[in-house]
Amino acid sequence: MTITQLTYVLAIAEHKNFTKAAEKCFVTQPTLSTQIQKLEDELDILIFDRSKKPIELTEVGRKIVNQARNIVNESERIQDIVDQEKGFIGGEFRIGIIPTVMPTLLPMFLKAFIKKFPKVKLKIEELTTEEIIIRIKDGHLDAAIAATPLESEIIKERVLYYEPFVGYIPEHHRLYDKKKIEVSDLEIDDMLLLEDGHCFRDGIINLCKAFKDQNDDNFQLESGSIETLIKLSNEGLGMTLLPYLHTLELNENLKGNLHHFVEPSPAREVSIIYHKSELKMQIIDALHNVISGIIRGAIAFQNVNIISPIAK
Amino acid sequence: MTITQLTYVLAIAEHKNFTKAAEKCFVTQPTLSTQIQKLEDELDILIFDRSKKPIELTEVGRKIVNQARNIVNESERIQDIVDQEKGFIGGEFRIGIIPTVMPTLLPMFLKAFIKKFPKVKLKIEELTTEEIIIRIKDGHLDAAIAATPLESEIIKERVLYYEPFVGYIPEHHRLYDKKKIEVSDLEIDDMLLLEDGHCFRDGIINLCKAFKDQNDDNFQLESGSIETLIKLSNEGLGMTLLPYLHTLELNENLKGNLHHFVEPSPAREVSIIYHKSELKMQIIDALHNVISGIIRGAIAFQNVNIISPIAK
DNA sequence: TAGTTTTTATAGATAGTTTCTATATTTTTA
DNA sequence: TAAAAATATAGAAACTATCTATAAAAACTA
Repeated sequence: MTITQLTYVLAIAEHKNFTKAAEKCFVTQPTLSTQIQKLEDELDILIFDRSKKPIELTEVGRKIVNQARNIVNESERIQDIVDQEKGFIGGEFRIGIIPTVMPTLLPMFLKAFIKKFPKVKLKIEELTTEEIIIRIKDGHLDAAIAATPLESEIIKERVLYYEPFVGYIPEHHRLYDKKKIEVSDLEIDDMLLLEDGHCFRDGIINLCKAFKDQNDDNFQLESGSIETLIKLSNEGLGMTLLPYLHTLELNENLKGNLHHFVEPSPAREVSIIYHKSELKMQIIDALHNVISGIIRGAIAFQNVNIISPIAK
Repeated sequence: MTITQLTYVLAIAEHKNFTKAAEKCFVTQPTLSTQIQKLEDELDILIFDRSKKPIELTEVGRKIVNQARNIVNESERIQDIVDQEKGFIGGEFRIGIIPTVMPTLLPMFLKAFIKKFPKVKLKIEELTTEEIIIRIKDGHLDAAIAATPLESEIIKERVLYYEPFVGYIPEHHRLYDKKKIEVSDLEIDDMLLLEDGHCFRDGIINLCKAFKDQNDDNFQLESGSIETLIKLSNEGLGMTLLPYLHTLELNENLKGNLHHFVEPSPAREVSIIYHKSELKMQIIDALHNVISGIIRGAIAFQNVNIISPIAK
């Protein structure tokens, strides 16, 4: 049994196809075929059920795959230990970012990061919190940026910044003339929200519910992007809440519609999150330092009131 | 990097000597030399400091050894998974037994077990409950026999038998003339106990406390073995409690000092305990069957009242 | 259902790796 | 300083992983 064989097992288990798995492993398909056979011979047990199409794992196969994932992950940590020792910051690093953070945060830190750490090959994906959690747990993501706290035992969090919510209130809205708004002013029924699956939506629902127990029936209107939300709001369809960093990019004429909360402003906690095994920790440290350094200049609120991103 | 190389690293780290490590690995010394060099080349870091005699680990080397131990252990579990699937009963099996169970239980089942399962190489160690828990958690023990319940999330328990406590009361003791004793008769201050760390001691303390809230100041006398306890008791230093199986081996003339409890007799629960991952479950099953089969003939109490083995 | 495509297995060649024996070099001990 | 012990190096032999080429099997497709 070799670590290489175990990575082959993992690749086949994932793709359920020898040919595709071979590609991912940068070897030919017969190599996989023979190596898997060798391993199955050595253990004297079938890992894959080749009678099923697409190929399936046998019952033992499933257990072996779980253990193999362990072993392969743990063995990758050896290189990690060495990298850490050498202070080497490089290699591929897969990071997920939630949709309401991606467009504002990414442009702020990406250039600075790749300049400071040119050897890191960042693979960035926009994903919902739910998808992020799955992918961190199964090792497909090295880290992610998401609203926290998530209360997961397997995932660790390191706060990057607190981002206040800002009211975006169109003309003729009942709150338009109020300079500073309060949480108690909010009515979930005249609030435009993102589609289901966005934690920013859940955060706002929590916020409204925290103040008064409103029914969570169907909401007026929902949208997939904050840009659309602003446009819908301009059409007079209701007010909305924006994350603070988004408000910095608004046209000057729209900025007039922004109404900050009286402090302590409700805010979301944005963190870099990662598997508790702390793989590639030196890159996570690097990201944390670059991002929180850049944000320190952009957000300067003293008093915030953190809203949970988890639907309740 | 291969698993083989990592096992070489572990062997050298353990023996601090290439030649001896080579023997343990059943290869020649040059094999180790070259393989270690290859690994060090690949990682581009020194694992061993060869300038020191005997050889020492470098700082990174220590970290790598820890991780290597992880990987090697985890990879050995693959074979365990396969064995479990096949119902194969064999291989090395490390079992811990608490001191107050070891001398009576082991002779009863060991011969029968090795006759029935000759391919299992049992490695038996006498350990306290505390040590057992540590070693089951870190994988150094496959199972153990201990007093339960332990209330650990990581450790599973399977009851083997309930073993009543029996009073051992020397002549001239205030209870000597009472045929059957009761829990309410017990006074912790005239009771001889085992040393700290023995759960049998904790069980008895719980028993006495359960009835009346006595102070847990220093006790009269303490001993490391039940044999000594009996001798101390014969000297008139107080009564003591014995686990039932111990009473079967007493000299005929000492058996007169035994006083059973009125039913339901206080008893301890003795279980086979193991990691929740249920590795080598087939051997655990085998042990459970052999032991509980043998005990069924030896203990035949109906009503017992189980005492917790955990110090409170 | 025959032909085509897709997928996995097998065979044989080749390059690469692990291990061995023999021996050199270095370090420690007497 | 000689002898012993420990580690490193060199070269050969055995073994292994991988490749290309191709066969076999299964799954589509017309």
